[in-house]
Amino acid sequence: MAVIKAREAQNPAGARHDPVKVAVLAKALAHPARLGIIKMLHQRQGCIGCDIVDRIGLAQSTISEHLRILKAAGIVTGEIEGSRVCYALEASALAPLRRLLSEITTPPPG
Amino acid sequence: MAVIKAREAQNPAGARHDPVKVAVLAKALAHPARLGIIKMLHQRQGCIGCDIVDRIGLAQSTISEHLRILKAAGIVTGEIEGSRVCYALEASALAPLRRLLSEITTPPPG
DNA sequence: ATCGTAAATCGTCGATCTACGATAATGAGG
DNA sequence: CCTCATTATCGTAGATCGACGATTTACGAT
Repeated sequence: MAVIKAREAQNPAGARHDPVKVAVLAKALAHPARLGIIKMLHQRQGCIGCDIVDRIGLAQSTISEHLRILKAAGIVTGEIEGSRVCYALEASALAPLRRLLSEITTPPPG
Repeated sequence: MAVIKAREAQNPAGARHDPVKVAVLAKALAHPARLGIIKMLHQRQGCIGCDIVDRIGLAQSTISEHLRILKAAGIVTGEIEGSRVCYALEASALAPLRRLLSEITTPPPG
């Protein structure tokens, strides 16, 4: 909580977005398979197991790697449930990217 | 089948979002230098010359390559003006990506 | 015609990405 | 215990990326 406030304090008016953070988010979205995973997690909100492997149609190790990338970007969370993992979408993590898009689609600062 | 038809009615293109197209857009944003270019084009709306090279601080050939990627994604346009090129932001090209973000940040359908 | 500037393209290098199969690691169930 | 199912990790191969310098192309100015 205090961390968030501190970060916002760092970003009062002129500090803008962290380009690296936004780039990481964008890169996480920059693959059709990962977009498919994200959509799947959005539709079937809550938990998903290895159904992703069946649905996407890539090798299990490949899906695992894509999930790792999504988790590293904070877009997806994985909660262990016995011998399986429940993945969920963390849409709020995309806020910086969404903020950038809003900014560049509104008229310049004037 | 009826479900699919209803879905297509919402989105004449067939697939709701073309994952490949969205991935291309995201990939174009997935680099700090390109984000810097985009922001620069947003601020100084209208035309920009080789100032980008000076501002971003990378080699001219590198900037040219980044601009090529942005143009290929449709995010930036380049209009020849004598011996220089006037680059401009084409923010509307980002619509598919913005649509995806809106979709996955609203509650799932149903 | 020559020079200088702006931009694109080429060739190359190392780094990263993507995908796969094989191999662990972990837990459920017999 | 052993076996199966589910994930993660390792190793590898090919593709793509990112950066640079050098070169080429195009235009304006001298």
